[in-house]
Amino acid sequence: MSGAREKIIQAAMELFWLKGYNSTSIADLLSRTQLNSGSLYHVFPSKQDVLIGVLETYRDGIREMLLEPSWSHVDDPIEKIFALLNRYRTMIVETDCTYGCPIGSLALELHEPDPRVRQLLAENFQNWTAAIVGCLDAAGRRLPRGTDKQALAQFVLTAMEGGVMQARTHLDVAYFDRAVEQLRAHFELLEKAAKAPA
Amino acid sequence: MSGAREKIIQAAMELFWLKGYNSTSIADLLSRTQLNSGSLYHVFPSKQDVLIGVLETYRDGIREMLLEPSWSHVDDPIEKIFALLNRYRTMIVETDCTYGCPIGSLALELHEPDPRVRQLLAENFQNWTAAIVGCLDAAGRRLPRGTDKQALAQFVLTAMEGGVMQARTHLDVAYFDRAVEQLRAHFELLEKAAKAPA
DNA sequence: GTCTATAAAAGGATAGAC
DNA sequence: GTCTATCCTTTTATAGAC
Repeated sequence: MSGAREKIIQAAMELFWLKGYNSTSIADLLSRTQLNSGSLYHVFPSKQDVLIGVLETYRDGIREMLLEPSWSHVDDPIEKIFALLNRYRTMIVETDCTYGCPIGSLALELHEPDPRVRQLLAENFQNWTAAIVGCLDAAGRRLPRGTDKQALAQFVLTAMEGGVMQARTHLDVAYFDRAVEQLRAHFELLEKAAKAPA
Repeated sequence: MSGAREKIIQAAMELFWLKGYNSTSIADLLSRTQLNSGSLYHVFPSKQDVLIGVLETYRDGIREMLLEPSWSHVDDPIEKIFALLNRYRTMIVETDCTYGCPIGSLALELHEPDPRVRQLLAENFQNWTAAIVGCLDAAGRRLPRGTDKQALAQFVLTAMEGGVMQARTHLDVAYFDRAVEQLRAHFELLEKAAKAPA
């Protein structure tokens, strides 16, 4: 039984998020976990293998770590979308606007990723937008017929990532809020269009 | 006269964009410019000073490097917005979907930036959205009265950054195209709403 | 599986001659 | 302003005992 693996993944999730992948050293991971290099390299042959483990953990834990906490008190499918965005808002505020989406930041930091790494980043985005597509499906006729739900779900992710990026850069959550506000307006125009077809 | 400065800035703009800031070494810059370390450190006391020079160059060159090339054959103010986005599309395609916005990538890569660096990133975004606000102003009554043009311009940047991030991650420009398509739909709904007020 | 010690390389930066 | 040589630290990773 190797609690070492879990310790390292936990520490790496936090440090990659706080400092980025390149700026997190193996020594940082050892220091935080109180492990020795022998233990780490016994479980993860290279630093990149730690990254892969982290991305797999995010991918497999999206429901438990992200969706369920966001939706515990929300039933309306469209409000679920905005509840998810609100969870990001909370994280932005709690980090004094230094928050970055762990996946999005890695997606831009890693410039020549190993194919497995790139694939895992894509799977993370895919799972995120799939959850939104589920909400859009549940919204049924509140959206116009023929709405491209996949594209709209990707647009929700786009708004989140763009909003996070700007809030972080300007150190002002209002930039995130305005992105959500614009997305909200987009949804309201869609719901209006669904009621009164041309 | 120190052509060294320009050489280094040029090389750094390209390498920071291709590899990121942390993954670009001083040795990389020296190798590409065929300069010696003495010359570089004479002009830039530290690597971060190179970064600052790069960000100032982007900031001061947005018109010449980005806007004018995008708008040379476009007059309609709203089409200017989509012409700018189309320029990003071209860069995505030309780089086989590995393109990342130089500013956005740095904004997420640098986790504890020096205040001057963070400020320069913000000024770059600010200049970008200011250009969009100019288009929105020129569009006049095609947009509903009371439209928050600053917020809408930030949303255009949001769509670009989010679209770029996803196209890069999935290695598929269609993700960018769908983000632009959704933004286009948003603008069309706005123009429609401007014609037929409630 | 975990320990300590250390290799081997790359990184940012400096010194002092020219 | 530019040259060469080099210092010092950090970094990833390995070796071999336990």
